[in-house]
Amino acid sequence: MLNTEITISELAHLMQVSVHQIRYFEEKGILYPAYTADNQYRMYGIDQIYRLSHILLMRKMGLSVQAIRQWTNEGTSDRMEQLLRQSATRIEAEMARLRSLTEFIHKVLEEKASTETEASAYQRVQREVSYLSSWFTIDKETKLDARMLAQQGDTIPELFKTNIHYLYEEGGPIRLCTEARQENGDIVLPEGEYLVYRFSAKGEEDIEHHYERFESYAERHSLLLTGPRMLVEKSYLSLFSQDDIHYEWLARIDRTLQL
DNA sequence: GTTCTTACA
DNA sequence: TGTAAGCA
Repeated sequence: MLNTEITISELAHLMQVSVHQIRYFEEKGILYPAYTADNQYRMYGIDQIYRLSHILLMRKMGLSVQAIRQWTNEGTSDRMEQLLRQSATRIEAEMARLRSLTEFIHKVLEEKASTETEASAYQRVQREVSYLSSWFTIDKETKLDARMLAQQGDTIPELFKTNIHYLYEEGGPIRLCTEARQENGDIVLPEGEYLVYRFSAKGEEDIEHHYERFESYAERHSLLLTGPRMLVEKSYLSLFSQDDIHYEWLARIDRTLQL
């Protein structure tokens, strides 16, 4: 019987891969046809089918085409074991990355949901101790612009997932901070009860206006605020609207005045 | 009609 | 990795 071998498209169909990919494997030196016919067609036999199965399995398990070629040239079973372990480690790291990414998405969604269920924009909340990392300070009269951020030297790759805090310290300039873990934070927000006022605004005037409401709310409810007043830019709530920016005014409640 | 090579996004 | 052109 003539023609026990099959053409590239038959092999591709059989193995559920593209013709292109089979030629690619050849170019990379890991799969060659049984022979080339007179018309220059690549012809593949049973050995190539098994070989391609192995290649596809190794690719699925995360081995690069280059690693497959190198192992084919000079590979031991120990080496293959090592390659597979490395691959599993890489994949587990990727799973962890994806896990934390979905957790972050859920955190954003929860934050959105919680703002929508809150009856009042004002909340008294008990907070654990938390830490901020100073970024730089800015004069009260100066407006924040792109150049100032660029000139700070440090990059903030995770600017989008951290809430920027503007600390208004008594008499001093405004201090911009990012949320930090204890070890790299230089500002401690002590545990205690805080007054939180959520609002959204488009411009500076709005923010000041809301600050006045924040202070007058505290006064009306006989709350004595202490420590810096903090403006928190809720960066991921702002994801949900085109041109509003979501903020919180935040300050620690020292004590409640007796009437 | 199918495959081959080469080039390109 | 897919797509396309020009050939055999």
